[in-house]
Amino acid sequence: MSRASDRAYSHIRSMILSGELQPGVQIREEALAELCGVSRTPVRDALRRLEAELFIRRNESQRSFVADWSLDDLEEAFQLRAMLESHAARRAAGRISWDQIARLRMHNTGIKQAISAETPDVPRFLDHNRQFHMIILEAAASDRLTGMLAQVIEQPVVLRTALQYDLENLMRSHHEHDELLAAFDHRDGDWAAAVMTGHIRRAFHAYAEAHKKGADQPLNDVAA
Amino acid sequence: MSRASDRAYSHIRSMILSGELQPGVQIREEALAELCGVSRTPVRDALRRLEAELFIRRNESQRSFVADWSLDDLEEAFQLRAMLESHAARRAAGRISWDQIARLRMHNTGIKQAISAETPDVPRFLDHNRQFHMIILEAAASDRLTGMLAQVIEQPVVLRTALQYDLENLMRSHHEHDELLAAFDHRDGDWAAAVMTGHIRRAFHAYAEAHKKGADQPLNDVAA
DNA sequence: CGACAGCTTATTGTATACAAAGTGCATTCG
DNA sequence: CGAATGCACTTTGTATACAATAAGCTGTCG
Repeated sequence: MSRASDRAYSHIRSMILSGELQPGVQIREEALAELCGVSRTPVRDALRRLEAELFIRRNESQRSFVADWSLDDLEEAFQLRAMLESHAARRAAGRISWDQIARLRMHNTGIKQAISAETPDVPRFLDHNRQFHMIILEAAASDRLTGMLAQVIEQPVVLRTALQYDLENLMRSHHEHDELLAAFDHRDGDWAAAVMTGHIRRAFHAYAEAHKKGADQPLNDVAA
Repeated sequence: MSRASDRAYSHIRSMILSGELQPGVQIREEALAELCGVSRTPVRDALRRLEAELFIRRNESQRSFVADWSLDDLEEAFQLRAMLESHAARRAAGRISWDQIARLRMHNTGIKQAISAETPDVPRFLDHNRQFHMIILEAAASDRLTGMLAQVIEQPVVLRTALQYDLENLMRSHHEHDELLAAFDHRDGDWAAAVMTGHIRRAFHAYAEAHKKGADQPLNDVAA
C-alpha cells in the first residue's frame, strides 16, 4: 500500500460502487484529488488502474467517465466469468491440497450455518462465499487467471441491483459448493469445471431476475 | 497517442521483446527515462501499462523487473487464449457482417499468396494473420474480451523462440482460416468456436516444438 | 438563421524538485 | 567469526508548476 495512490484508488472505487459517482458522468482529476486529499499524481495512478479494470472509460481525447454497463455487458461479463472460473476449477482439481480442501469444506459449513438461522445472515454468507472461490483460485495457481477474474467478478456490482437473496438460491449455491468439493475429492477436473459453469450461470440468472424486478438502492456482492 | 508516454511505452515494450532488456533484470525508472528521452512521469505511466499486460512484475517493495516466463506459463497463456478466442469466434459468428466476412476472405487470400511463392513471405503472412484475427475480435464486439486477449496474445513472444515457419504449419493455418470462414458463412457459432480451439492448440504445439529444438536469437510473432 | 473562425477556458500531459522508503554495506559488539 | 545495527545511497512516491491540447462560446459573415 503506497499510501496516497492506494487511498485514492479505494476511495474512487468505492464512490463508483456506492453510486456516489454515477455511471456516465465525467471525472476530473483535480476534483478527485481534492476529494481524496492528495495531489493529481496519485489520482492519475488510481485512474489508470480503474481504467484497466473497466470501472472507468476514456474518450478519444483522454477525458475520463464512469463506466456505464448495459444488461448485455452484464451477461457478457458473466459468460467470461463462467468460462474463466470453470477453467480455474479444472486446474485447481489437479493441484489442490488436502489442506485447501479442508478449508473449502470449512467455509461451506460456514455458509450452511449462515443460511440455516431463522433469518439468514447474508453478509456472513457472502464472506464465506468469497473465501471459498478465493481458495479455488489460489489452488489454480495462475497469476494471469487471477488477474483476469478480478476484472470480471466485481464489475456486475456496478449495476447496483437490489438482490433479494431468497433462501432458495442461497441453498442451491451451498449444494453446488458441495458438489464442487466432491469433484475436488476425486481430483476430477471435468466434473469441477462443469459444476462451476452451472454455478455461475445460475448466479447470473438470479442476478438478472433481481435486476428486472428491482429497484437499485442497496448495493451488494453477487453471490455465486 | 499522448506523445511522451506512448513513446516510452512502445520503446520499453520493444526493448523487452527484442531481448535488449533481458527477463529478470531490474528496471529503474530514471534509466528508462533517459533512454526514452522523457522524464520519469511518462515512464511511470508506461510501466503501469506494461505491468498490467504482465510484461513487467513488481516485487513487494515496488521495484520493477522484466517478467520471466516459464514453459508452463506459456502453456497456460495458450490455454487461456484458446478459450477466449473461441469465445470470440462464437460471438462473432452471431454478429459478423458480410463486409467483415469479405475482409476475412481477402486476408486469407493474402496469406495464401504469401506462402505460395517459392520462398514464403513470412512477415506478410504474419501481418495478414494478425488482421484476420483482429477482424474476428472486432466482430465479437466486446471491449472486455479484446482487452483480455491483448494480454494473452503477445505474451508468448517474450519467450523469444526461433520459430522456423515450416510450410506445413503455415498451410494448415491457412486451411483452418478457411474453415472458420465456412463457419461464419453459416453463422454457426459452435463450429467457429471448435475450429478456433484447434487452431490455437495447433499453434501452441508448433510453438512448443520450436522452443524445444531451438535457439533463441531471432524474434517473431506467433502465427495462429 | 446557420455555421464557421477565433479566442477563452477547462482539462490533461510532462517536467522537476523534494519526500519517503528500502537496500546494502560497513562497522561494531557478542 | 557471525550477527546485528546504523548510516549512506539508491529508487520510488508525491506535490507543484508549467505546457499542450481539446472543448465551448461568442461574434461575425454568408
